[in-house]
Amino acid sequence: MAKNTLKKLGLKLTPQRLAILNLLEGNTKHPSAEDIYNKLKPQYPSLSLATVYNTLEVLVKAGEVHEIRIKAGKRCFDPNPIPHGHFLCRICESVFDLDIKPLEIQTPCSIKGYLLENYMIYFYGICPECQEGDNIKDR
Amino acid sequence: MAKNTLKKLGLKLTPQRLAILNLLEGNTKHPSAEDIYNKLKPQYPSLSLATVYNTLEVLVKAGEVHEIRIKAGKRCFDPNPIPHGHFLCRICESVFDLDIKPLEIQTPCSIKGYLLENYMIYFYGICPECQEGDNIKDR
DNA sequence: TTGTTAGATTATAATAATTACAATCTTGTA
DNA sequence: TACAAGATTGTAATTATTATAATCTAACAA
Repeated sequence: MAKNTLKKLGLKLTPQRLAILNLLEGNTKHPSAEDIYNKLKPQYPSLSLATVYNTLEVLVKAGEVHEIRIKAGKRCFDPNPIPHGHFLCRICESVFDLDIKPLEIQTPCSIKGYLLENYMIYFYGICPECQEGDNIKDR
Repeated sequence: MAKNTLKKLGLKLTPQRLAILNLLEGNTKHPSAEDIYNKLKPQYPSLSLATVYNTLEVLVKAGEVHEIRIKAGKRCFDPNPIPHGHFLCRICESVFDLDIKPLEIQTPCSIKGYLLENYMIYFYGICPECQEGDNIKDR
């Protein structure tokens, strides 16, 4: 629940933050900052893109939301706390969750000496829907 | 050899492209487009940043060079054709190669239905050097 | 309730990375 | 050597993001 998340982090409870958190909660679409801004702007006309960025920054720093760098020039955000991989379809440009378990990648031999704090696995290709009917032309 | 790479790809053999390819060959520093530009500019004063970007684009599309998206707003490039992982040190901001074998991640159960063309594994933390002497203050 | 204040929001400017463009130049080939 | 396709260049435009400073508001105490 968005309210509890903000309280837990010692942040002020503002309508903008609640709206952003509510939009993210359970969201598997991996929106960008601008996606979030555009979705919320109609309901919160005073909302600023800066606020979206600010809010995302604190949420990411607190580990409540993960930053996904699967696309070239644009970050997107994922509220799912369970470790998992991501798949970018090169046709529809959507990002999908893949439930890669951490154990499948645990402690690779060559990581000795490095203090591992986090990791990300990104997959690239074509999603099931875009494989139908040779949508590849849509590239 | 840079010359052969260009011929293989049907690209014209220009001094700029040769210089870029030679700089990349065996390079494990993961330079950005600007790094490459700055390195070559003294020797090739006419070199344009646009040419660096253009050349990198064709090399990446041809699969000769890999694009690494481990840092937030900046891409970097890796000529190593052998599949491997990357580690970003949050102190010194360097990117290191880690020889994660493909088999360690091969065909995860949940990838069924997705046409997998490529994948990337990014690790985050502190590199061996930066762990010495509590450099963590330098964050 | 009201007043206070730290912190949040806002609009806008600034920055950084990358891409687009059009003019000029060069490589590869006839 | 001449030509044409393709490459390079400088610059402008674009895109994503961060910085700034003025204004506003949530939280708390009186």
